[in-house]
Amino acid sequence: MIRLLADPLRAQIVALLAEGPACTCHLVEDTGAKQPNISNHLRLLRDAGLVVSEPHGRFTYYRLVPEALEAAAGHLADMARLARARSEARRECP
Amino acid sequence: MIRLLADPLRAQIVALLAEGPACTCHLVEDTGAKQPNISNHLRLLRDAGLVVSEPHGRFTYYRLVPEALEAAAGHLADMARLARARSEARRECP
DNA sequence: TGCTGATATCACCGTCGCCTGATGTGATCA
DNA sequence: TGATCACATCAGGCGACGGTGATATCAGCA
Repeated sequence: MIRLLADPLRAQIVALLAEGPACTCHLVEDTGAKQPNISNHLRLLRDAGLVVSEPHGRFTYYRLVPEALEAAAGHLADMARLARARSEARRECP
Repeated sequence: MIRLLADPLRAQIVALLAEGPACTCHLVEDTGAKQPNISNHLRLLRDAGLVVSEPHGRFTYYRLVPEALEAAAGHLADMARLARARSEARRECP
């Protein structure tokens, strides 16, 4: 799921959605990317559960799912903690 | 920097290093990947400051930098917090 | 100092993912 | 109900990145 944040455009979309729910047209305007491109990225983000879509008439609003980001953050924090704890557990070469 | 964790092999290397410092031969053995491949990934991780290398004679030990992971985790957590706070700040379509 | 082993670097190739133009779908409005 | 708008989907081209074999570098050791 962190994999999805690798793409710069997708990361920008997530950052924009963090400021509040927005619809596709907002994201197209803010990023300068073409609409099909944004739609494709939103589809991937939705499939991964990072965002949810809320149809409002002709518009489709997208909302970030904080729990997904928190889960990823927790995973990284866990690894950091583990690395600190095992900092001196160097494996020996044969 | 999160971008680096997108690659599965690189993510595996980071996870292995979280269990304690290890040298290239350990990572080659544990991942099953070829040695030049591992070396390339380690180079990228080192350039990004995610790991540091500690030459020990013929061997080169790699150690995870917890601060780097914590910074990434903090970034994600910040966005999650922001998303919660702005959850109802929906932008209006023109 | 010549040899061996561990690691780094290089060049090349294949492939995967991103971007784009065209088109389809559904909802709103005249 | 036909037109228009917002959005989704599709198919194709293209570039970037990962994997691999060959080779270079360097440390330890006989």
